[in-house]
Amino acid sequence: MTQDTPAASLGKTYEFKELEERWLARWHEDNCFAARMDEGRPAYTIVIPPPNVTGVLHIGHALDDTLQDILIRYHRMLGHNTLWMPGTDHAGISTQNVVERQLAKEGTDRHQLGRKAFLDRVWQWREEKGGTIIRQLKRMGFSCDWNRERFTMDEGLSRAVREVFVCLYKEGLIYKGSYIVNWCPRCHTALADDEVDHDDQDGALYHLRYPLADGSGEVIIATTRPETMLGDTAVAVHPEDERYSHLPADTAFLLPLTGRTIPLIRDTYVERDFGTGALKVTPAHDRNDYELGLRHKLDQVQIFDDQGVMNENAGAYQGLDRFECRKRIVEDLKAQGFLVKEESYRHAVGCCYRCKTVIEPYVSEQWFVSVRPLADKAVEAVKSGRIKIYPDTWYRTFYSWMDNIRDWCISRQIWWGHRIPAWICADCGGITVEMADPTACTHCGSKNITQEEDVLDTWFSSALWPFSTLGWPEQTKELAMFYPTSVLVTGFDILFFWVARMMMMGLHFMGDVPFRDVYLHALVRDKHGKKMSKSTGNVIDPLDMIAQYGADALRFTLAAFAAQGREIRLDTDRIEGYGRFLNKLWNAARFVEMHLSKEAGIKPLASGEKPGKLVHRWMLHRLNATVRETRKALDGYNFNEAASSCYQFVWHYFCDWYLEWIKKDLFSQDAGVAHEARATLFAVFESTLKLLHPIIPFVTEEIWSKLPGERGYLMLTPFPEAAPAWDDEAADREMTLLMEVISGLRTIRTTADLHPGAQIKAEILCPNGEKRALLERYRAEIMNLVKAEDLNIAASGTVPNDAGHALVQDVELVVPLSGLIDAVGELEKLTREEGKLLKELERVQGKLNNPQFTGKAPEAVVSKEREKAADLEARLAKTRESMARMRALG
RNA sequence: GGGCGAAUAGCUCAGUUGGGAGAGCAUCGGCCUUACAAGCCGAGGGUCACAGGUUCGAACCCUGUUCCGCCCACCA
Repeated sequence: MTQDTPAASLGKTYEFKELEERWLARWHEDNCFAARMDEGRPAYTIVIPPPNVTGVLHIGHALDDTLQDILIRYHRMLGHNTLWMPGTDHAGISTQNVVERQLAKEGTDRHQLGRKAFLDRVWQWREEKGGTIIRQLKRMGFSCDWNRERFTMDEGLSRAVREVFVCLYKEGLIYKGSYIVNWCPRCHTALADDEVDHDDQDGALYHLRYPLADGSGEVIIATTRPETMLGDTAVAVHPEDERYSHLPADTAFLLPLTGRTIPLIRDTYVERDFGTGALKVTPAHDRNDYELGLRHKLDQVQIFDDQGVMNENAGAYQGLDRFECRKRIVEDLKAQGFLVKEESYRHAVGCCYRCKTVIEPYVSEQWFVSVRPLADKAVEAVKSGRIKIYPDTWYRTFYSWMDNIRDWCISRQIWWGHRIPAWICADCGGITVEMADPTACTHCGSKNITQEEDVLDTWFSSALWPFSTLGWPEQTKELAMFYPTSVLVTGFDILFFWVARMMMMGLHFMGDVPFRDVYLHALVRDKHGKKMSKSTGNVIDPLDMIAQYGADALRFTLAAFAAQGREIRLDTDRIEGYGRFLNKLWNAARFVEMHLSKEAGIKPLASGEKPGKLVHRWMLHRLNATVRETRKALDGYNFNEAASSCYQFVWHYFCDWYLEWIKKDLFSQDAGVAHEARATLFAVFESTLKLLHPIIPFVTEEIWSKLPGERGYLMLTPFPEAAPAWDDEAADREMTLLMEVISGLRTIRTTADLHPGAQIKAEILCPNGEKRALLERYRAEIMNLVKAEDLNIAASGTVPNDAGHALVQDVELVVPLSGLIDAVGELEKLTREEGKLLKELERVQGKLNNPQFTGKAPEAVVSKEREKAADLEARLAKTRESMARMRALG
């Protein structure tokens, strides 16, 4: 694939919007993101955590998918058969809520519409809005194989859901039972334990009088939910609580307001230290009371309906909302003398994670998955290392959660979702579950069967995502090639909702892990560490950021922030800062392009070739180091290190030193010199673009396309490898000295307040012959880069009093500056310097005088300390000489 | 209550086998030096939360404390 338009040169300014949109279109037209399925290549697969089909892109997706795209682009360039599987989730409750809110605005509701019409409405909504998030993901440059986009409720995935449900049911791992569940009275549905948020709220603790039935006394009981007393079926105390040991086993209480009689039970579950040590037991509306009720065979008295409205068991309170009822109950208890006291009390209240309504524990018929056997397999897969978790701090959390896992409630009393494929017989009550829709009860043959109303928990279908999207239950070639997937990248917040369940389902149905690695990134917060929320007004909208700084700038920033195990405090200033980096890269590219275009047919230096000049050898050595660092970082999911390694290389090594240094060569009349500079520059810059491409695909692709020669797509070129021929430690050492000398001379200039354009005379005193020869060799470059019209290099010499002076390594830098020296200021600085040196020297000598140190520390460390001591002493001496000169001056 | 993480420059953060404290932004000074003022050249700035311990040597390992954040379980 080569370019179809002739290369025009790069524009003067970096116009990210235009070029990003242009490349997006090109990549899609040429199908660059399509999964490759060549023989003999390793596969690399990621399934996208499917966003809510009706959602919009938020910063969490931007981060999550940027990291995935970096990995996918990297492995595509490594030559793997990459597949990034995209898709969306039907997100049962939250999508249904959105549509229900719409209906409410229109003055109607789903019950008036009926199931069929309502579902049509949701599908219609999905048709209209379902493309939004996908378009936004594409705008970020995410290179999913978009032709394969799936939806958790499309035909194929629904078939996978049916298959899994039927199998698990037949294996006895799915059952229907009565249980106390978390009930959202607003969503009218059961919620799984992990769909309940616990928010601290201010409430009250009411102390109530429960009189003994025989009138011989009373027990005081504390509760935060007084209205539930209507459903009390016992009073519980600890069996060894001496305060209540006088009460006989058959003690009964008269339930206030109702006059019902309830028994006393004794159970070790009761905390003696809390409140009065006596507990009211409401088996139908409290999870622990439910267990207690089962143990003691208590009645379950349900006192409100599925909307939180008091029912017939609430007697006079029937028809009241649960909170209204609480008020009335408190008033009545008070009026009748049953309320002893009321104290304010802050405690955690369970709330629906979707709508924040206070949930109620509620006894109902629900469907469950017996997760224990499935969970054991998942734990085993992680323990054996078949699945690795990054960062590893999550292992412990994972195990403890899996150890305490309870059966998974998979039924939801909503309409939007996969309707449970179970048919109930009205005659015999039997349940029929088959792959094909049944027409008669399998137990009694009756035709009088109806399908279960409930739908499945959203996470049921997403648990199948790694294999359902590849065509399962068909044995497709995609399934054979791309399963197990390589890595699952997501926020730690859905480790249990989703990741753990994928493990269970994958292991059970595919007989293999769904992914080899799990990379859990932190959640994005604002720069102060607060959660982003609309109400706080601290939301950073990725779409705004793209508009302001471009997708590349946002991507680079997110990568730079993605250090493992830290929360990500995103600051828009940083996005702006990295936008400047892209501008820098752009301008460097213009410079490179300008010079490469001067030589027809220029080709980059081959990886086996070694240039003659020091600066080129040094640059290639640094490039090698950067290539190694970047690969290592990406291989270990250290995205921030990859980003900062490239940043440092481009800006500070490539631009600040290399380009400045080789300018003269690039303009040289000597064709050989100019050619070597161009060829090396070309090679280094090409590799740089490749290294950066996974992080910032747009701008690198644009620049790549404008370089000389046949240009295919950068995204399809091989990722750089370090070339052994280019390793050159000596060049690195030599260049370091030269750079330090140049910086030192520049510091003298600046300190003396010299105009940047002014030429100086300088002297370098260097006792070391080898170094002196080096400096001599690069005399012209030094003079050029420090703007010296005269440079004298000698083994030794005297330093005039009125000269600027600096010391780098064992090299003295001298710049005569008659009348320009601020002797007092310099002396102050030198005095500070002397103090630092003395302190450091004392520390180092202390070490060297310690036989423990010289005896135990590795030889390399000791000799390093010796060198350091010698160096410090020399610098101290030179500093004192300088001080003497300053004193002599003024 | 249990668990986890964090505390490093004014701000946001790096610092992965313990061996001379770093970046970006911000601040100060000087520059339109023909790739780049979205820039260049310099400068200043930190008792690495606190107290002990291990070690020849600690930002890093151990113990405790303080403060912050999160997760799990919840005390009715």
